[in-house]
Amino acid sequence: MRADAKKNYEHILAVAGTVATIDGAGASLRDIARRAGVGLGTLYRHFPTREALLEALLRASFDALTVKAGELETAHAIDEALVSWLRDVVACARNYKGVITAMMAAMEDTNSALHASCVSMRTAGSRLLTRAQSEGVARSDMDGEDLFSLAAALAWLGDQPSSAPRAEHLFSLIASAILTNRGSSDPSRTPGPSASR
Amino acid sequence: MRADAKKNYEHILAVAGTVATIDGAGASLRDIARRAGVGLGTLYRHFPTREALLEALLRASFDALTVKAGELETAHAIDEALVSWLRDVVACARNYKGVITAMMAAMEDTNSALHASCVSMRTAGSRLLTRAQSEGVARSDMDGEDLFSLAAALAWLGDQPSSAPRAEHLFSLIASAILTNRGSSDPSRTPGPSASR
DNA sequence: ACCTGAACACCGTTCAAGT
DNA sequence: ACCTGAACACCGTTCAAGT
Repeated sequence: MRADAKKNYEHILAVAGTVATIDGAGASLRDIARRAGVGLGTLYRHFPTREALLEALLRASFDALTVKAGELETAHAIDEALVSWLRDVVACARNYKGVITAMMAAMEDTNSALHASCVSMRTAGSRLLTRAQSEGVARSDMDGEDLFSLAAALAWLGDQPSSAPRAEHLFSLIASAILTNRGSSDPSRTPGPSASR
Repeated sequence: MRADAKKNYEHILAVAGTVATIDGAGASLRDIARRAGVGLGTLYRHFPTREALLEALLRASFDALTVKAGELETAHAIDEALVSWLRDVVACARNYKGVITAMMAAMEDTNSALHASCVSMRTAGSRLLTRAQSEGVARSDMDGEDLFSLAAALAWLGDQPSSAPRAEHLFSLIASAILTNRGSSDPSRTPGPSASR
């Protein structure tokens, strides 16, 4: 890439981040080009689709989440690891309002620039879930797709004015649906159905 | 209202229902007017905002849900009543793709034509939840706003291609987060923490 | 009273023309 | 190689002019 082109690329990306932080993932591309001081064609040359632009904006966060999932796989308390990762996914998706909808659409669209990132995130989460299930701390009747869907739902709720203030509480509600250890603080974390007797 | 105006009103509403069923709640108003064979101004005269049009399309369903909540309040099995009502709310919101987002926005916007309908639906649900809580079958750390938010999240998941096929399962996951009776089939439905011993 | 459609200010996307 | 911006086909919304 030529030096001037690279400079344009970086500058458009920076401006796009600023604008999308305010206007969300559906921000006007014309507006971004205008504020970046480039022609519309230049923006399209570097980012042929809106998804490509979003992917560039979020790549670093996506990678961090995938890496973190890998690290957490060997965590001592796998239930806490799972919840912590879920929280980070939700927080990441909330960087740009409405981006979670694009991510969900990308899951089914192999041509989307967001497809690979989203699928690998989901896969990383699946492994965490599987480990939690094998230790009996996560409910067994769900899979990685369900986990990602629940994270997406929470991110969406965080985008809605009427539920955003309660986002934390809604997170804990859904987290408790995923985790098996219903009792408050149970020192003996043993798998299997609850009843002892 | 003059007879010809009323005829226009009804016809626009019918066409809008058809178009919104296909294109969702964000369907082009121009397209609706075109297909209805009226001028754009006529559509705006009868429905000054998109929300007004959606409200007219959904009013009957909204009313039915509020009425049903009232009936269910005296139901024998209040837990089943709550879940049944929740299912109907989700199904209603799924009539038009994306309408749940408009409904969530309307909750905070007293000027929205959807505001009253949505608030009264939420209030009706709150009463069902409160009864379920007083019988110890619903978790006590949530309120009507949480309930509506969870219903909205489920409706949204139903709109997303990647989660729509699993909508039923996701519903049961979240329903089980709301209900207290975790054990499979427990004939003695008594409140309080699970462990017997 | 009610209806029409042009007008305005926006979009996303493409592509011939420039450097 | 890369950039520009006009052109095209769409929006939502308003409002003067018609019946």
